[in-house]
Amino acid sequence: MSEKPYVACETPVQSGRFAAGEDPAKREQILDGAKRVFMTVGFDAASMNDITREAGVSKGTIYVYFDGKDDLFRALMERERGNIARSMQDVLDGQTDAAEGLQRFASAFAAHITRDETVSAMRTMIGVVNRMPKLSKRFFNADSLNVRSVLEDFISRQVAEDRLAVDDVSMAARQFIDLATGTFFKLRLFGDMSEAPDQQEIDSVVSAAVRVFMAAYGKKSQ
Amino acid sequence: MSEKPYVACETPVQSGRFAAGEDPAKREQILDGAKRVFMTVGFDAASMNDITREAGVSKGTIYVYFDGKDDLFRALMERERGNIARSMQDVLDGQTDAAEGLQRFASAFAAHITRDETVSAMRTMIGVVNRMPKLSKRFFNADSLNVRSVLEDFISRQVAEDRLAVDDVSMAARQFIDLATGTFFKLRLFGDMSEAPDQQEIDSVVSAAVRVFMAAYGKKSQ
DNA sequence: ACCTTTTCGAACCGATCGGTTCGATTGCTC
DNA sequence: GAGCAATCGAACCGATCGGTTCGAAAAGGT
Repeated sequence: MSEKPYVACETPVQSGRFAAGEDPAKREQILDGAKRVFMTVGFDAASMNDITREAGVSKGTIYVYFDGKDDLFRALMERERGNIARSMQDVLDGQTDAAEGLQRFASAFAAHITRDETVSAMRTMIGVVNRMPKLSKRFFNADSLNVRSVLEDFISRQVAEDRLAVDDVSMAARQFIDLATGTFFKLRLFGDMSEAPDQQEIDSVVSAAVRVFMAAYGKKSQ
Repeated sequence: MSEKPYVACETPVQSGRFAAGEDPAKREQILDGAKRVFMTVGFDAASMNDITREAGVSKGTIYVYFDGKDDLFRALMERERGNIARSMQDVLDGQTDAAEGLQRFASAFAAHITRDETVSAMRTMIGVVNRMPKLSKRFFNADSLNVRSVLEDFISRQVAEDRLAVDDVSMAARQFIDLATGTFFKLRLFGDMSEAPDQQEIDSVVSAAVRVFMAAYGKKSQ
């Protein structure tokens, strides 16, 4: 334990060049390469050599920026953690009609979760759920819970304005999301549907879901 | 291509002992061990040495019965391929009331797909969906499609007997399954719900699903 | 008891893994 | 152009992987 020698300025002058392992651009570059590898072959089958090649960066450099494969994966998943909730909020903003709002919401959300990128990320996370339970919970909750709370707010507003008759808002929100997106979710996850569904396919399922939801929770007197 | 020589009896006399690699009991024993390993750590992380130890069988013997890791995994998944559809048929047999039939159906199906064993199998299959697309499709369809067709039959019967008003039976069946089981499916798969839900939890979600479904498709004049 | 055949068990193979090391190279600042 | 630090790149490490081999042991039929 040696005393730290006195220095006039603790933080070294960032004179153009970055300190080792602190160049944000290079960090992003590594994560981009790691993303392509992890998402296509999964955590186990992804080799650090593949990531090295894909990122166009020396192997040693990766270990300057990250502590190892696990740390790199963690950092990647933290970066990729969803921010879909905000855009779902935008979709619902200003929507007054319940049915139309639900339709737009589910359509956008279904399109999101069936994208190749999202599906790959979900598959990869499911593959490590036993090894990194906390990480996968965070990843799952980041999208799932936030998006659902956005929908809950919308439903609550509709109830307050007397356009919907819902007693258990949380349950209703869960029901609608499952109703509108559950099928695509499962089909895509298990590879039974190899490509993302087109908008027409989504809209057909979603509008059927809206009909059911409105039949159950819509105000009769409207 | 040599001609097969004439032999009096094509099938050799099974005189007590089995030919190498043809003892069904040993084959099962190997598959049981392989199942425990594959399901807990996934395909990649499962080592043949682990399986050897877990199955209580020599490594060489495994390679007498199976061509390798891939073949062993394939054989396991074929063996484990669901036969849940038949028991779901039993659940619905003799059910006349639509709501009660749906309740029983969903309750049993939700209990099945949230069992630790089922969840592990699904996670494992999702992990290899890129490498063995045909296998994972077969696995997914074995349960999913058959169970849904059982429900479709029930709904059709209800429609024929004028107890339900459904135009698109296939869509309605999908909707109900997603509505009643989608939440548990996702929560369990991503590890956000670490244990299988108890029957009370299931029934609460399922009966809410039945209410919504009946509101949408139930005959008003009843 | 003897023979046949399966199974065992342990060593071994080449390949690849995550991770480390270190001198050469690059690109920046002064 | 000199000096310096980050990066490169290639070799290297021990461990583990799937898979193979082979003599010893075990089990059953005759």
